[in-house]
Amino acid sequence: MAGRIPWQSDGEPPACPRLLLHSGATLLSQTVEYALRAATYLATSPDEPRTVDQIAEATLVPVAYLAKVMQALVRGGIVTSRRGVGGGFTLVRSPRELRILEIVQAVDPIQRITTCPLGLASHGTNLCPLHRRLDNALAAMEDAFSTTTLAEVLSEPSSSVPLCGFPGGKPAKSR
Amino acid sequence: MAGRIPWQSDGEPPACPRLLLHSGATLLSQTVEYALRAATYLATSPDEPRTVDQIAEATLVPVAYLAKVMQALVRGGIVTSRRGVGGGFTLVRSPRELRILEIVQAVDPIQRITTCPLGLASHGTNLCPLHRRLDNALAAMEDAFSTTTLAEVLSEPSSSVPLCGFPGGKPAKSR
DNA sequence: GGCAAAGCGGATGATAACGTCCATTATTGT
DNA sequence: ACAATAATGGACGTTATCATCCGCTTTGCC
Repeated sequence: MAGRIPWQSDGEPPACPRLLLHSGATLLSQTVEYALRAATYLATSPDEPRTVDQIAEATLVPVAYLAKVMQALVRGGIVTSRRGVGGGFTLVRSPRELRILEIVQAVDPIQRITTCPLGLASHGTNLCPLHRRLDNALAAMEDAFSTTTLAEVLSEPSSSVPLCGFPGGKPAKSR
Repeated sequence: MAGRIPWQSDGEPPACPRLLLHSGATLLSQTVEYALRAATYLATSPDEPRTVDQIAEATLVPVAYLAKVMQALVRGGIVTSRRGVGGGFTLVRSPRELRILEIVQAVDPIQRITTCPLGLASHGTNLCPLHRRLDNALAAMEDAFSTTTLAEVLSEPSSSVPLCGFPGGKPAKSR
């Protein structure tokens, strides 16, 4: 009964095997997308572990690659893994305490610009105005991610966002 | 006398031929970095055109690749180009009217998430909570870039940021 | 017209990101 | 002990990004 994620109805699996998030820009890496989907899915069943196959099926992420991403999450201390029958991945902390920034940092860390990227030692701790602006933008991104927990993502607190349900009422019919 | 950019002293050229902005994360693409440096440099001499070689030398960007980036800026309507002797690139609009977001969009557009990346038609115009958060972060980034003009980058209005000068006094000695 | 300066465009190569495959190891159940 | 399950790690293949090179065209100057 667990395993209901916001972007998925528990009816039939939708028919989009492969997908492409950003056609032109690279702002959010594919890997981050995958990690966030996986974590969101795991948050729906914090108690029992989920296998890579289960996660992949639910999140529409290529299985083999997801395995790599999950290992990154393990190394990052986001999830624990258990092998063998009944094994799988489980979130280490409760979704309420897990900020999505932590997931991002585990798989593809946002590197703030602390030093001049041109390598000029003379700049010391001071950034050029340009790179200060860029770093500000990174900070805004960090902030947007650090102020949101997985639990908040799961059940949208503000009721104005209809949780990706079906406004009309009908789930996506496959014909 | 134009050609002074915030991160460079007009003394000797610093000895960092190649550089690497982000070792782990891909948030800002290299191409965007290059484009912003070039635009910042061009803003120091809005009147007369600058050649690729001049820009490359000043911004420490690989010449051959910079040529490609400049072409993207031309196509994006950010700069104009003139061939032949005395030719080069010039900003189309004044630095005061040029938001750095426009430069970003010209070379590597930030694509907002307007539709469910999983391709579920059922979601319609509503985003899942997760992707709504991600899009919010993108919006924050966009906003950070759209509220800054090139002119503001060039001469930092707030005097607290010392414009990448040398605090101690000495430029980077090469030994 | 001829020559040099400079951008333009296509072809090619290097490196990292993305993705797959398979053997190995750990765990559970019989 | 044996077999089935599931994560782990390494090798490999594919694709996009970053980067270089070279021939072509346009422009200005003599």
